[in-house]
Amino acid sequence: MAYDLDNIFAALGDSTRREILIMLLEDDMAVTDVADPFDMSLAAISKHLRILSKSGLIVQEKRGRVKWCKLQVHAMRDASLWMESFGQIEQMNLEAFEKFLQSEEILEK
Amino acid sequence: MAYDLDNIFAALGDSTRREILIMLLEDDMAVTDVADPFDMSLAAISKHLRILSKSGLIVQEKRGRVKWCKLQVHAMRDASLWMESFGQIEQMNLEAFEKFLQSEEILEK
DNA sequence: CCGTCATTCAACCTTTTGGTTAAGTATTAA
DNA sequence: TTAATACTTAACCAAAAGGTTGAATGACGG
Repeated sequence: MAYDLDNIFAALGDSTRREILIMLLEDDMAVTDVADPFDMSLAAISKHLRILSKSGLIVQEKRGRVKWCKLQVHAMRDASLWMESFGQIEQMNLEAFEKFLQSEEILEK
Repeated sequence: MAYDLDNIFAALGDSTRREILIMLLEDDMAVTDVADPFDMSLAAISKHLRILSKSGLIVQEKRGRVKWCKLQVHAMRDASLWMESFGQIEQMNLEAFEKFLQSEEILEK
C-alpha cells in the first residue's frame, strides 16, 4: 500500500496503457480482448499489463485459463491528489499571506 | 494549446522532477539554485528542466545570464482532467490531503 | 489423450532515459 | 581585458523501455 508515484506516473506516460485503462473503465477484460484493438503483439500487451499491475492501476485475477484485468482507481487517486496539491497549496499560501497582511495592518495602526 | 499527456505524465514519473516542481511551488528559481539540493551534476538538472519545459509543466525565461524556472500549472491541470474523466476522483478531502502530504514527505525525503 | 486456446517467458533488437565529464557560450564583475 | 558566473552542449555510458518472434506452460473441449 505504498504510494509509488514513480510507477503510477510512468505507467500513465504511455498512450497504449492509457487507452487500456479507458477500455477497462467499461468492464473487466481478458488479456486477449485487451490486445485485440491494438496493432501490436499479444506479448507486448502482456508487458503493458504487467506494468499497469505493478503500478497498482489494475489488478489481474486468473480464473481458469483466462486472466481478467480490472481497473483499480486507488492508485490513480493518489496521483491525482498529488497533482491537485499544487493548486491547493497556492490557495493556502495566499490565505496565509492575506491573514499575515491583515495582522500587519493591525500592528501598524 | 493542448499539452500532450505522454510528455506530462512521463515528466511526472521521475521523483527528481517532482521534487523540482515542489520547490518551484514556493518561488521561481534559477537553474543553479534548483540544482543545489540534489546530489547530481548541473548538466543533469539542466536536462530534467528541459524535460519539464517540453512537457509544459514549467517555463524558463532568461534574464541576463540567469535562466529563471517558473511553475506552470495548466499542463498539470490537463493531466488531472484526464484522470477526472474516469469519474472516480472524489471531491478533495482536506484531511485526506494532509495525511497524504505527510506520507509524501516521508517517502520523498 | 490430443489439439487448441490463453497467456507468459526468453532471447533479442533498437531507442530512450538518466547520468557522467569536459568543453563551449554568454553575461557580468573587477 | 580578464576572470568568474550561469548555464548548455557534446560525447559517452549503462540500464530501462518498448517492441519483435518463437517456444513453453497450463487449462479446456472433444
